[in-house]
Amino acid sequence: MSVTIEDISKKLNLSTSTVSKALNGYKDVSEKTRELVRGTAKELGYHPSAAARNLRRQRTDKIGFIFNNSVMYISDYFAEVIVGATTAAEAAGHNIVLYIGEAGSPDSLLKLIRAKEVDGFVFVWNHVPANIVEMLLEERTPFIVLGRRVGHPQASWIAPDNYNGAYALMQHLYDLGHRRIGFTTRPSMGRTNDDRFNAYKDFLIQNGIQVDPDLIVETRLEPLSGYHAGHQLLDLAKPPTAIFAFHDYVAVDAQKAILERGLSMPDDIALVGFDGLSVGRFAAPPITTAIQPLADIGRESVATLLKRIENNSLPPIQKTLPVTLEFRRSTAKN
Amino acid sequence: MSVTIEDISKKLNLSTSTVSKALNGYKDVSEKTRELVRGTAKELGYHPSAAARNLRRQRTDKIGFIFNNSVMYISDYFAEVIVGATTAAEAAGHNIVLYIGEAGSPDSLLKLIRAKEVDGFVFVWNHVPANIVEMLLEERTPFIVLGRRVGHPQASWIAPDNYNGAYALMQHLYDLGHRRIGFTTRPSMGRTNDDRFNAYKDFLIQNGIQVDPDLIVETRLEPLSGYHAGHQLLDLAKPPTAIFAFHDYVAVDAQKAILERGLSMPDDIALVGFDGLSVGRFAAPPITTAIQPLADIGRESVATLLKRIENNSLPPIQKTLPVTLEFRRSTAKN
DNA sequence: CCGATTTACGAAATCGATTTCGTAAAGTGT
DNA sequence: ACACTTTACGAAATCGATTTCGTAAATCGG
Repeated sequence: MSVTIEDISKKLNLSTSTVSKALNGYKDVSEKTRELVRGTAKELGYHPSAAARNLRRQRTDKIGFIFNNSVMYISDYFAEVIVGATTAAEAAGHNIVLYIGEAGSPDSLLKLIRAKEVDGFVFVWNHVPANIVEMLLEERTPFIVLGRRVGHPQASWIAPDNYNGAYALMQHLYDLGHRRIGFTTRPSMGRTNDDRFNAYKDFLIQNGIQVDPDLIVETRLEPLSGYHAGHQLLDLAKPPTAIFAFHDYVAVDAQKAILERGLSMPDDIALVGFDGLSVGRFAAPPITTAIQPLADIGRESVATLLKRIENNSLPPIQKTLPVTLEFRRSTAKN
Repeated sequence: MSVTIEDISKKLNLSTSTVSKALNGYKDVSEKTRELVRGTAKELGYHPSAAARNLRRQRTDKIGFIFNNSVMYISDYFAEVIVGATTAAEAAGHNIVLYIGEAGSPDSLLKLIRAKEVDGFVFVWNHVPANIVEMLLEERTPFIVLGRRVGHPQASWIAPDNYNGAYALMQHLYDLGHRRIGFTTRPSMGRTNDDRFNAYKDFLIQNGIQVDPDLIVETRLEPLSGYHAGHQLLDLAKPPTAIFAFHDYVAVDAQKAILERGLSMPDDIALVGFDGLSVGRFAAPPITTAIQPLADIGRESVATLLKRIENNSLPPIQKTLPVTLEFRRSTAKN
């Protein structure tokens, strides 16, 4: 029904080849006919069919974002990343296709790849298993992992500097005089947790403080997990004077436990989170954190992926983006 | 490079027609060959090319989500809606394509429509102008507006029940004894604000309370807007005993102003927000709100849109979803 | 003015699937 | 055994663009 390239060619007594070339700015079309074609194209309200060009060009000008369900739990994270990513993509004439549920298994992923619905993939997963990475490499699919480091040397990723961010937060607490610092960790999967946790341990050791297993409690990505962890730490015979929460949601939860016991921050106990999500900013008192440059990470992953789509034999890119500490009233007044 | 339908047909000495029919379960293929074809398809790792079927079928099995930039400001909102929507879409074999920046103008929207990159659109805009609605109807593009009522009788939309939600919140405040209630509004665009504001005014009038213009202050969708509004209300000669914030972000901001003055909630002043975003839940004290069923709204819009894609001459669907009041400590203890 | 190059265009193949239509072969009823 | 319906498959058109290759006409150089 809609107007095609043939309609234009018929109206002007030209071949479809010439019309196509005129529209795409090929040089073997005279200036006059180019203008003519473009004029009538506009006049007729012509817009190229995406499916047809996709089929012929073997490109879709779309990139796929594959999210983990558990990542979706952190809505701030998701939204900021997506805004950065979409901005970058649209600026380059690309659009973003979202995959959340189904795309987790190798099978369905393979289906996605082979269907060539998109030119490349951005993975926003807590952890990208080695077999998936192998498969992607074997299929020669352009892809990049966002927000996590990946072990495989051929995989590209862009991630925040979790280690140094966590180290700097520890330094901050240390400078404020804290020596007994609790840490809420996660069941060790992925490097995000490891990086932050290693920074915690390294800092302590490098400053002559012994790592006390009692001060390390495990949480999950569940609503009240940080709350229980907070109570667990405060129940200790020698409770910590500061708590380093694995991320801001956990911190906000832990804060509930702290306040519930009538303790005040930062006098009775200090608290830091990680990621820079809005919950921590709006908490009372606001919680010191290391802010991930989420929009930048989104933007950069898209930009990098686009380069790989242009040239698939580029060497892998593995990039760490610095985080920004924001000191708030959960650790120091004013 | 990848394996096509022709590879299968050659290997089995069948025509591509038969292969295609076998794969798509047509009845004019014998049971035996169907199994044979499907077997070798799996064996060869065949997956249909999206571009090719899109072109032929004139469908993409994708739906476009068009977001306003200002909607993106509310990340919780965005994330929850998208999760609900994507779940529903993927369950029906569809995927979601995101459009944020560029798609705002009629021109670029027309381009999107004509390109047929997607089978239909979900608009998540504060306000969908009449000329856009007219254009969409004229182009016979399946579409639905999410989260806002739309004036045009032919437009489909799914929105929360802002009016009754706001009315119920007013009732709640009234039952707690509040008679001077402040309201933070927005520059009147879109019906969301109007609905909540009208409920506010209607409730007051219906309960014999005069609407005091001093108690109504305007905010914008900007970081500290609610904070200023809060101070403005508290600066009044006769300040309100309760504040109804247009939405939770504004409420959290206003809470800053309240706490800054040493006032305590709910004793000195009560506060309610709207939408049920996580900031309000994590605030201290947590803020009473009307929770929008965001995931449901996302799900329902996709489900409705899919029906319209199936049958484009369905009558428009205009549906209001109830909101749920959640009473928290910003209005009453315990 | 003549051979060589450039310019401007068209014919046809192609991308990979779906779908219509036609037709042998097999099955059915009487 | 004969007309008739089913069954199972293939040929070919089609979706709408891009791109390669070929060629007539125009231009150029000396």
